[in-house]
Amino acid sequence: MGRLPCCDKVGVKKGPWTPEEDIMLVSYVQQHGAGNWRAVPTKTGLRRCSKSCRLRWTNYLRPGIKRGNFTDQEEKMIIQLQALLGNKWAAIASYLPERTDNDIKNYWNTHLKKKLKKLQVDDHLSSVEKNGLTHGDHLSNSRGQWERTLQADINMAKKALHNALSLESPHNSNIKQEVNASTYASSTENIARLLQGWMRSSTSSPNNSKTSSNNINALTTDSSSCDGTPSAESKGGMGLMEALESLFGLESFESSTSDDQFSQTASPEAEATKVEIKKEENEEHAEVPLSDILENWLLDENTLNIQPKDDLTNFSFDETAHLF
DNA sequence: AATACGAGCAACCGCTCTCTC
DNA sequence: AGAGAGAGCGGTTGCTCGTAT
Repeated sequence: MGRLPCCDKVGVKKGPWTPEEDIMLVSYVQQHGAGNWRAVPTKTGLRRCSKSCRLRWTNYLRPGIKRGNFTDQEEKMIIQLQALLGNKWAAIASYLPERTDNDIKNYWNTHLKKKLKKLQVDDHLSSVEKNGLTHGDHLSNSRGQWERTLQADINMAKKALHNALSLESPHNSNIKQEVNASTYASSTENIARLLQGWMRSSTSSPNNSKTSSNNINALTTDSSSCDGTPSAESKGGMGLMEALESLFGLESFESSTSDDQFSQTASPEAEATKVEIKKEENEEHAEVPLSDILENWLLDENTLNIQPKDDLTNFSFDETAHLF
């Protein structure tokens, strides 16, 4: 028996999301909360698959998402966690709450894979050069023996950790829950950022009129949108930012565009919810779970080891990667 | 200036897991 | 116990943009 598709394929829109769709989705989640995604397309009028809505929310619109370049520290954490957990992007993302699994996955595939490959090639070449020495042979032999012992220990530890982490999933979901329970206000910041990007792209590349520029123009200028529906401007006579402000009840959009402020924009209710969840979390985890220990270890190691000029070339991945 | 090519990233697809009845 | 629905996850695709030729 085959499964029913998650959405009716006929009439379902695909491709990039427009700001209007983002706004519709965010306002829906603001009112009803994240969840019951199947109901989202019908209740919002979005002609999108429920999965698409969930993905859009979790990857781009949800509060607390950090975009842009990855820091050295984040990079190292990803490398270490990938070595430890494999391609468990969601698990890795739970240790980097500001990053989405999709982001991490993309970053790994596009940047880190190449970097590590290059490093491994470099390391191989340098070891070939060294191997001519008898003393080197001796050293590498003893080192190899030591590494084999270490590898056995690490494999055992890794297995135990892996099991523990899979058992600890409620803790991971708590992290996500905490983010979800916080105010949705910063979703508007995400949208604002997206919109700013759209505006930039629509002004810088006039040819890019297939989707984004048309839609953003519909919202930001007096011209009517290409699909014939009246623009926000023509409807209500207010600009995009004003429309968003009025929609989300923000006093000032400009004042809340930094990345670390989403607690600042939190409503008292949302803050209360957050506190409540934290309280529950504390009660629930009176005994420190293994994943916390791992988390602390990762963070400690990173904060301790990272020097201002520290980068991947100093990171001893080659020393550890083969152990896993 | 036009074209080809590659990198980066957003989004989709299909499978698996979990929960409910 | 098992079927169905919803949600989550990882792999892959395809579009856009920048750069090289």
